[in-house]
Amino acid sequence: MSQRLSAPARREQILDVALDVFANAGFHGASMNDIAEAAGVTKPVLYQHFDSKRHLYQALIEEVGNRLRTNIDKATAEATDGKSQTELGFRAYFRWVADDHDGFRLLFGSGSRRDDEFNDAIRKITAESARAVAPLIAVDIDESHRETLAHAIVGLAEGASRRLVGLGQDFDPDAIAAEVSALAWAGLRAVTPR
Amino acid sequence: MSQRLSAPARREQILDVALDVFANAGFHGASMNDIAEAAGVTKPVLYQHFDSKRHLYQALIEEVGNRLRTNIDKATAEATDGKSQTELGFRAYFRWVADDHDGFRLLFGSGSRRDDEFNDAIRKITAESARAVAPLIAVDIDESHRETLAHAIVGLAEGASRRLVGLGQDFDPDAIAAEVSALAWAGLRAVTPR
DNA sequence: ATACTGAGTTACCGAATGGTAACCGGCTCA
DNA sequence: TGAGCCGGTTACCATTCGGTAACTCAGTAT
Repeated sequence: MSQRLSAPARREQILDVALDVFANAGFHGASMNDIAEAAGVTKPVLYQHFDSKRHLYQALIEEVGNRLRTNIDKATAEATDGKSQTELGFRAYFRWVADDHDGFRLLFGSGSRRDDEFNDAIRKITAESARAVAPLIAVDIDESHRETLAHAIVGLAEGASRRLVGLGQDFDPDAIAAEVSALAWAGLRAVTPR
Repeated sequence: MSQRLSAPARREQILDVALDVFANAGFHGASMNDIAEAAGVTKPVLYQHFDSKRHLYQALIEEVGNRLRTNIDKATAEATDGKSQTELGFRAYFRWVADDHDGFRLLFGSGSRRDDEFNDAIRKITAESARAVAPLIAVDIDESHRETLAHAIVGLAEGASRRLVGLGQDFDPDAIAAEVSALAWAGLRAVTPR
C-alpha cells in the first residue's frame, strides 16, 4: 500500500496530511490512527517523526503561522504610507486564507484555542498582526485601548474570513480585501482621543 | 455533602456550574465527572437532567446565545438612526462580555466551533448579529459582500473581546464600545459601491 | 553470502471517560 | 406505620485512544 519514503519526505507528507485531517476534525476529533491511515502508514511511524500528538499539532500551528506571518510581512514591507500598508496587509491576509483554507481553520477554526499551550501559540500569531496594526492608529490614545482596537481590526479580517471559508466556496481575496481594508482604514482614521 | 435540591433547582444549578467548567476547560477538557463534582453531586444526577454530555453543552450554548441576543435586541430597539443603533448595539455586546466572561468563552473561546453541531448553533448566533449589522451598509453593493462585511463587523467585536477577556482583568465596556463603534460606524460609511 | 541500516508493521497496554443498572434512604401522605 | 415517591449514590461496563515493544523485510556495502 504505502510507498517507502525517506524520513524527511515522510515527515513532510505527514505534516501535509495532518493539516488536512486536523483542520477538518479538530485536535480531539482526529486520532493518530486517522492521521496515520490518511498518510498511508501506521501509527508508530508518526511517533518516529513526532514525539506526541501535541507536538505534531504544535508543529502544524507553527508552520501555518509562519506562512501567514511571512506573507503579510513581505506584502507590507513595500508600503510607505499607512493606507497602502493597510490595503496590502489585508490583501496578503485574504490571499493566504483563500489558498490555505485548512490552515485558516486550524488556527482560527478553531478548537486550538481550547488548549492553553495551543492557545498561546495562536495568540502570539494574532498579537503579531495586532502589533503591525497598532501604529496605524495615529491619534494619542491610551496604550491599552490602542492594543484592543488593533485586535479588533485583526478580528475584522478573521470574522470575514470565517464566513468566507465557512461557505466552502472559493472567493476573490483581492475584492474582499479592497472592501475590508477600506472599512478598516476609514475606521482607524475615525478613532479620536478621549 | 450535597444539599438535596428540587429537580428544577438542580437543573439550573448544573447549568450554572457547567458553564463555568466548560468555559474553563472546553468541551473535551471537561469530563462529566468534573462537572458533577463541581456541582456537588455524582454523574448519574447529570444524566437525570440531560440526555448526554452533548445535550448539556448544547443547552448551554442555547442559553448563553439567548442572553446575548436578548441584550442586543433590547438595546437596539430604542435606536432610530443607524449611528446610535451601532453605538447601542456595541455597548450591549461589550456589556454582555464584561459580565459574562464564561459565556463569551463558551461561545467564542472556543472549541465549540470544532463540532459541527455546536458550530451550527454558534454560527446561527453570529449570523443573527450580522443580520442586524447588514442594513447599516447603505450603499448599493453585492448582497454576498454585504453579508461578508457584516460578519467582519461582528468579528471586530469578537476580536476586541477576545483580547479583553484573555487579559483576565475587568474592563469598562462602555468605553470600549464607544471606540469600537466609532471605528465601525466610520468604516461602514466608507464602504463604496464598486 | 552476510551483516547492517532504517522504514514500516503487528499486537498490545493502560488510562480516561461516557454512560447505565441497581440500590439507598428520607420525606410525605393516607 | 408503612407504602411509595424521588433525589442521590455505588459500582460497573464498553470503548476509544495515546503510546510502545518487538518484529519484518528490502536494500546495500563488505
